[in-house]
Amino acid sequence: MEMPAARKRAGTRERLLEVAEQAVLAKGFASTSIEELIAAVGITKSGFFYHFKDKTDLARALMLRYLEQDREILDGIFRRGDDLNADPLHGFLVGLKLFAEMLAELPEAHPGCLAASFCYQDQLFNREIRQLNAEGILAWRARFRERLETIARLYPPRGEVDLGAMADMASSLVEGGLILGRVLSDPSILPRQILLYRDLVRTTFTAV
Amino acid sequence: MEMPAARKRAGTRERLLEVAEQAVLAKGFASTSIEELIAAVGITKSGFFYHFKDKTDLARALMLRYLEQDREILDGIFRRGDDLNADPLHGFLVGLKLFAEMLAELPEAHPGCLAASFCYQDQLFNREIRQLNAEGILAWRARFRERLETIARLYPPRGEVDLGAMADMASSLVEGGLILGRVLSDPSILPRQILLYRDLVRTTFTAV
DNA sequence: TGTACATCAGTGAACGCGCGTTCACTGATGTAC
DNA sequence: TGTACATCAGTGAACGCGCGTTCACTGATGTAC
Repeated sequence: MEMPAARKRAGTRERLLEVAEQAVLAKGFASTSIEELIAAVGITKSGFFYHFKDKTDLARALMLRYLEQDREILDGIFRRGDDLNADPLHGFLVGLKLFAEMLAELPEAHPGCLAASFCYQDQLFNREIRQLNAEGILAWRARFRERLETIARLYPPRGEVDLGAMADMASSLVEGGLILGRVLSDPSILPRQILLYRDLVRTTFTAV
Repeated sequence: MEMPAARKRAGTRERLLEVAEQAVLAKGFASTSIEELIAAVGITKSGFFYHFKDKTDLARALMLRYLEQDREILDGIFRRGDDLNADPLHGFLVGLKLFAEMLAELPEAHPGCLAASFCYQDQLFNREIRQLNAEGILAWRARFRERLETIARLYPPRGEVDLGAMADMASSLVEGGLILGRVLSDPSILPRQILLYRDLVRTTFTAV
């Protein structure tokens, strides 16, 4: 089962990032030592510094990777929701359902979010990294808000609704649900939070 | 403005905990050095080890202090809500309003939650501390759930409602709202999340 | 097709610094008789 | 009221270990001619 040298080499940087992300979510960035990463991946310390100029560079790469993956996965899910249903409200509701189902089937026992981990250690990072994190959150606010506004034009809600807060609520519930799920070791919490959000969206925009 | 020696001594342990909590919320537990705590408080390193047997002991004390303070503050708020209104639904709604108002007026620029910080570094801590954290979350689930069930008996909701998830949602939104507020440096996010939760509770239990 | 050079993906050894922890000791206050 | 002892809240010096970083070097692969 020896991997050919070329194949082995190819993904070293990516494997470092993967191992690092898991470690950071479990122990935090400061306690994630370069030593343990290279041990897991099977290179020497100098090999690490070939791929990353210093530890801050690793943090930046982790953040970028996280933003990209996150965006890709969620975009895929909500686009599928739209494809399955032309109506913006029902497309979004389908997307939320798919999202909850995906979360319920995650293989990881205690999934986490790098944005949350970094935000509770943000003094360790420079402005660039904190800025990337903020942009990631703002991007989701904008995407959800746009959906909600489109929906609100078709289904004007009774009374005033704070669509900005409602857009943020999706992110809030993901972050909060992840924390509760971790602390209580209960992976069912997050999907149920999403389904409750889905109910909120449905009843907000449809008369009963 | 010299403090008398007796007065100065009295609160050393408490001052260590206060400084430590702020540092932990900003940088994480591992990066919070004993050295910086004693510098802030004005004792020597050995003085620290008089108050705490080791760094783990500090973590335990922080967790206990956090649980106690949290419970005291929130219990006070929701009890005031009940006192202002005999009806359980409207008492809870008043309590949520008061809670949102308190959060909006917090002096701290970027408040955080120790439970969240610890959960994203939980491999640093032993079973006892993780257990304390879980018990804290479970206590809030139980308290909110009890309220919601009392309300549901008086105001039976249309359709099925996952009261467990709805109880957790309060904690989720606090945790999530804190994270968004920190990452975006916007202290208005969390109170608005709570007010949206309040709307959800109101419309869930009252016919429109 | 063979040779020269460049790039890629690392190795190996050494470094200094900060951190948590230990240990023997101490001055001020409290308590027993 | 005075003395003996105990406890409280620390001091000061030393320790070893792990960590991030640097530096000179290297073998395998790719490219130019």
